[in-house]
Amino acid sequence: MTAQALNNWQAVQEEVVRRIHGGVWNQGDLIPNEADLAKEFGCARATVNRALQSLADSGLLDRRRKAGTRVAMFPVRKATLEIPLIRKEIGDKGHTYGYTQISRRRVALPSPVALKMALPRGTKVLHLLCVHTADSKPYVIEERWINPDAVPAVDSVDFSQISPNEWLLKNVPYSAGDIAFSAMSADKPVAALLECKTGEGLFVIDRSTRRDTQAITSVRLIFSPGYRMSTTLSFPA
Amino acid sequence: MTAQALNNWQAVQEEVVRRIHGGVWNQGDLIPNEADLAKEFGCARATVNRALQSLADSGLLDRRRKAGTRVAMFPVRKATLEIPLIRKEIGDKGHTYGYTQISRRRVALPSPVALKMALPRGTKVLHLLCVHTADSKPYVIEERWINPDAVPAVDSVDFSQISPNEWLLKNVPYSAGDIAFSAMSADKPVAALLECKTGEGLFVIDRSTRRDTQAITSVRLIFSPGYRMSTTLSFPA
DNA sequence: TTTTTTTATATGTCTGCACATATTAATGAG
DNA sequence: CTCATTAATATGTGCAGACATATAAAAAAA
Repeated sequence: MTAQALNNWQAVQEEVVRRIHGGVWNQGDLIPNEADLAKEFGCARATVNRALQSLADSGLLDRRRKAGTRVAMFPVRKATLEIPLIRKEIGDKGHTYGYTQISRRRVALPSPVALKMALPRGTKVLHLLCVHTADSKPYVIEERWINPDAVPAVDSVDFSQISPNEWLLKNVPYSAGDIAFSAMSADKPVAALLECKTGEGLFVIDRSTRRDTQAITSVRLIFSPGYRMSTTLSFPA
Repeated sequence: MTAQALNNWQAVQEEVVRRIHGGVWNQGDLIPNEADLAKEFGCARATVNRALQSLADSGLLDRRRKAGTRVAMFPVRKATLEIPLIRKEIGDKGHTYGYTQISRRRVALPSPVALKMALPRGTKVLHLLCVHTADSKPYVIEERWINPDAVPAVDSVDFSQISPNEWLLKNVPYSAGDIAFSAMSADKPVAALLECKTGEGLFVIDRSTRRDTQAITSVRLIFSPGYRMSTTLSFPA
């Protein structure tokens, strides 16, 4: 039987992956150009383009104009993490969400945070410390710094009613930033807030966001022991 | 002056983002359909489609056939992490890479790992314990389980010369899987391997990979204190 | 009323063509 | 032989038009 035309981009993608799996094209190999593949598969070049572009996005192929498309030497695995609203994350797990503001102060920005926010050390910022709970048990500590120059409205917000996490997402929703994942050991004050033993290993997320180049906020989330953040490493079929 | 035609998809994307930023379209709002936007922007519908599809991918828009396109209620932030080869990660940081195999045994799969690999508890697998070093200092512990049914060749590989991390990536390169990030507290044996204090908070990555539905391998990476995994949270312009 | 069927509509994607752009390879000047 | 210039080429992206597909809403049947 003759080959059936691969006339949709997912089928083309699958065939390309099959050839790589099967060793027809090996790591580092140059594969035929789009026009030739289109002719072979019996579809338009745009269809091949879509398939290959998507494979390049997922790290399986390297493409460069004129140089052509080759199978990546080290296929970089990419994991996409969805960073949810804390209240939503807890609700989705079937727990009852709760929230407490621990403290709210105006402070001079300490050096390490100043660095992350790219603001002069000592800039006056709003500092908030809060705890989010799931079924009344501490879930995560939110330690937040907000640049009031970027968000003047914060001064009139009552963060004992709504968490900075949620208020900022609603009111300063579209921003870019950095995020880092790490671990720390629970010291006394943290252990007290999370109601765990000192010395427990805790999962930490540090995030800084900005609008254009203006720093908006920086936050450290310290999760209760046992927290896991998981996702899938999916490769195109 | 009249509006200049937005005749490339990035410009269209920027304009859409601008309108959301600017409050022209609010969270939850239905935006005009592709045909109308194309007419307004002076470009083809395909161009609008490309722009909107990409914004939907990044979580800013929700799209459904017939229902149309609306601004996401809670813009889900997505962070894409690139999971590099350990040797490459250490090299890229300017350190000298080193590697030691601590132990290699055939064992019956313990329950928690069996669960992650979706194999019967007690299945005979290859268990490896190794340490990767940067400038001779422990960088990460690799504790690995390999299903020999999926990768028969492992029996003849000398993992004192090449790490399972690297050998598997080269020899079983394209697979899907799960990945999870968490934290643990260094117990005695771990602290000894990483040359750190017991009780230190350590960053942990658990990963299981499979080909189709067949479990290939599961690994736990336990990083030295201070390790951070970072990336950017980027929103389209 | 409630359930099923039909219809209208917005997105999804393919085709064939054209031109833009990056970058390698060939060519020519010094 | 070396460096600058030019040509060739693979990918990147645009356009108009067509049909596919999911699905919300309207119409018809129970």
